Amino acid sequence: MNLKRFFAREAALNIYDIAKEAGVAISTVSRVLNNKDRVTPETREKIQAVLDKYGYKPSAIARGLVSKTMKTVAILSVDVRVPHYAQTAYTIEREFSKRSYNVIVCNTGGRLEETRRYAHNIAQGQVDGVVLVGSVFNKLGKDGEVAAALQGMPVVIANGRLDMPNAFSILVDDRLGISLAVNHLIQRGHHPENIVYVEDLATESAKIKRRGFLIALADQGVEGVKRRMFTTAYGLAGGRQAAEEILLSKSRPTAIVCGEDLTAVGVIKGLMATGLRIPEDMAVTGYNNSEYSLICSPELTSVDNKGEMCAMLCVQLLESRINGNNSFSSMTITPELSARESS
Amino acid sequence: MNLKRFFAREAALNIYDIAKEAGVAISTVSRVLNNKDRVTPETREKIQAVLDKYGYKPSAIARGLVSKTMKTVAILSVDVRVPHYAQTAYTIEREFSKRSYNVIVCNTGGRLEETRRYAHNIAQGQVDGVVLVGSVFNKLGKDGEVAAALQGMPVVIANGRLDMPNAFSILVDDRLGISLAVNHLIQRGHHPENIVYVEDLATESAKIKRRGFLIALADQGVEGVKRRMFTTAYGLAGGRQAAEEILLSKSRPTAIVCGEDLTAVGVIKGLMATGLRIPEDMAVTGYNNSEYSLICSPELTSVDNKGEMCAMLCVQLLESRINGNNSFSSMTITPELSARESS
DNA sequence: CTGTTAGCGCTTTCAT
DNA sequence: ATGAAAGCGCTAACAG
Repeated sequence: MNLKRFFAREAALNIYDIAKEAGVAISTVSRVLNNKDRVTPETREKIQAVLDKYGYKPSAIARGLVSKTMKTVAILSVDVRVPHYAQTAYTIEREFSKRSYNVIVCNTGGRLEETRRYAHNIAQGQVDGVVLVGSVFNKLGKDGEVAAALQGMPVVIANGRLDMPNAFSILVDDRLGISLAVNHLIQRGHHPENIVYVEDLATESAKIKRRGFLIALADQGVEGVKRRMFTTAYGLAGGRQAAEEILLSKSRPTAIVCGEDLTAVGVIKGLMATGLRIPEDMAVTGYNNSEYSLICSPELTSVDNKGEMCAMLCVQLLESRINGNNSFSSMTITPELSARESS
Repeated sequence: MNLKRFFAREAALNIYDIAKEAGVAISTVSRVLNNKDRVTPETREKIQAVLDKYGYKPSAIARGLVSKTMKTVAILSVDVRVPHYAQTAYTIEREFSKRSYNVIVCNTGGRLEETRRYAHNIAQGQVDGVVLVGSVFNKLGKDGEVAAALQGMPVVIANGRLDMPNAFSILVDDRLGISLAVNHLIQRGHHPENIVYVEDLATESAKIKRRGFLIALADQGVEGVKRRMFTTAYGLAGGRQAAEEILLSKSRPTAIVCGEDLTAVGVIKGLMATGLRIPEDMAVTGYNNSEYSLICSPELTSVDNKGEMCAMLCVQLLESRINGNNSFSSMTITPELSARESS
């Protein structure tokens, strides 16, 4: 055994090596390492000297085997290249880091297979909890395999619901969010009949926004609204295409409400390419209040769904559940409107 | 001991539980778990049945203690909210995920204290390797504490150099990148004397870009170039301010080369706010070829520093080093120019 | 082919 | 206050 170590090339030294060199038992070393129990100042110093001499770092894995936790959480996200998710992942990471947790990030692409793979991986017990970022996980989380893997550890889902005893939600009232945009446009003088909606994603949240649009208009006594719904692909190209379609439709609207900022920017670009002026000839609103809304020209009016606050609450909620504190539970965030040049 | 388990509330079951229920030894269970050695089809099935029955997942921590690896790598990044870093983190995560590694993400903010904290944390051995994303780590990696913590495990630095035997680089030729922008402008008819540079960040890479600008102009026989260098803060506001300063300077230039896309967008916005037309009255170029360059109006000409390729190479390099394969080593990427409306 | 046993590096009783 | 020893859950020799 000692021979084994002797011949091993530069094997990281362990608590036994430290104990031997300091002439004490490993339990004593462990004590000074963790500041537990009482240790004579002299012995402590003697051990600390050896610790410093070698820059010894206890193995987190061995500790984990005893404590049954690696102080790690995972973020199951769709794609951190999307600014809204990047922002969320950033906040979650920073907050958990402050609480001395490591954060594993997973980009599932919203695909079931990938979600399963990540979930299985996570289930092996290196992870103390998971936060699901994105309403896609509403559906993905209901998959049997995914649910089974996630079972037993605290799960928090940002903007979604999961029917598991260990899952909690931070919800955003997207229905209200869209109505904020609609009412803002009406206030700006747009007739409810002249407002259309552009839907891109197919997530649960997107459905809620769509419904929110219908309800907001219905509240204004507008009917046959479905004719005023356009569906396109997420992104600049999708937005451009939606703009084309809208301009070709029978009764040209005066305002366009979009479900996502990036698509809204595409709509604006498509509109401007035909010589239209924003907002004089056509008003456009986005959703998420992302950096995009400040970068495009004219700057985009957008619904602020408070991504950072959502992330902070997810962290608080998950952390309290990890620590067996059940006082903090699911809650809902109320969006606000950030009016800018495009409306 | 069994009593302990008996009284424990829903303790996750372990390999012993499976072995007992299947009526075999733990080593046999381990064998079917890892598809190692030969196991009689019958015993295998018998064990598999129990495995399935409980949805048993072996503890990654216990495995890690034996194998001395948690199959995890860390990304030390500045801030994943910055699209260029988000893109890099995304690619690294996806590629390592394919190779069945978990990826821990750290947002150091470019601060020394945070970098040290993350480095120490990582040094505990849960991590098989690290990739440093951003040229800030050129300086941060030279810090004694950071270097000591990272010592012993393979490190790859994207766009930087580190003087450690275990560190390897994927470099981007930023000097060339900037000269691409300068030469493009000259080709577009701008006199070298009328081109200025806007520097924002204070990283190693920023210095190289600055120098690249000086060299590119010197190649054209231009002197006293330092008068044509402007320094501002990174971001939209910084860009706007730089635009103001430039317009107030004695000899108004006809083209502005920026060290970062986002700042370039701010410059464009500042310019347009005074009624200037881009590119007719002033040409602007950015750097990174990020999504920003497509979102702003007019679309931004930008130097493509091939972030995705860089990330892919980082992964290949790090993975090969982790596996003790030393055939693959440091290398340099050549940027290209993506000409768009702003120039 | 399968079982027994010795670690992996640490924390935590339990003695002393 | 310190030491001895028993695990944590798993893999890998080594027997049989």
